[in-house]
Amino acid sequence: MNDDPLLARLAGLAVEPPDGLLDRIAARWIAVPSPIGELSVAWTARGVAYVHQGDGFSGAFRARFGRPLMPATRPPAGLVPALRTGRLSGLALDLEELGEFQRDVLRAVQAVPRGEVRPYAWIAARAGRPGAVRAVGTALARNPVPLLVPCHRVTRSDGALGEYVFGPAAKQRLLLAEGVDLGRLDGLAKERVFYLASDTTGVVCFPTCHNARRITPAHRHGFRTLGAARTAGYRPCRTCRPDLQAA
DNA sequence: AGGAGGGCTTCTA
DNA sequence: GTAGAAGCCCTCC
Repeated sequence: MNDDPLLARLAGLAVEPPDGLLDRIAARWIAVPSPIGELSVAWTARGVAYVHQGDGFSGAFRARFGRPLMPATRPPAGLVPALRTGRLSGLALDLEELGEFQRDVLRAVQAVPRGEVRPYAWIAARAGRPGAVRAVGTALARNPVPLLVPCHRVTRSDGALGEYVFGPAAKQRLLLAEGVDLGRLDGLAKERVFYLASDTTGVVCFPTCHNARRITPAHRHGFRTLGAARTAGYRPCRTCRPDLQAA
């Protein structure tokens, strides 16, 4: 037997690496509640890296990140509120694994406020690739951190909600939970109205822009295209920037 | 290495 | 209304 304390600690190190090292190599994970049910969330020292719904979490994580996963006893500070509200408020994300295009797209998506929606084409323009509309869809399909990067707020230009990583039903539930009036949006889309203008301010907005929601009915005018609104003398809202996606 | 094909779209006929 | 192709990025072969 050897009771030298130094040797005993060295032996311990051989079996179990110190916490700091392990945390740099491995990711932690935990199951947390969300508006669409329980989610599995993984994070590294840099921030939250992966949000997953349903079965196959650890397999999907390994396939994607190729690093070990260890259970945690509590979520990172602010994670649960961020999932509930769709606002990060300081919560860090680890998006290191992603390509530049995908990071640009996710950054553009962060600009869509809670309770509002924007078209895929708007995201493409904001990401600096106005023609990459289809590729934006692909990038969002691979969004590793849904809810935290609110890709559920990106909808089709024709008014349909479009697809979603966790399925269209989850997209709908999330938007309703944020207070988006989907019935009204649908009504507008049926009339081919995708922009709302106010003749008191002379400004034209996306229908879910908080500025558009305050237009009184008597002063509200709907337009199918931004060009039509401009011809009628309206200028694009500086908050929701409908001019970003189309000429 | 390089091309084909696919994906949360969108525009056109 | 809907089918088809354009279009861009990524993955895989």
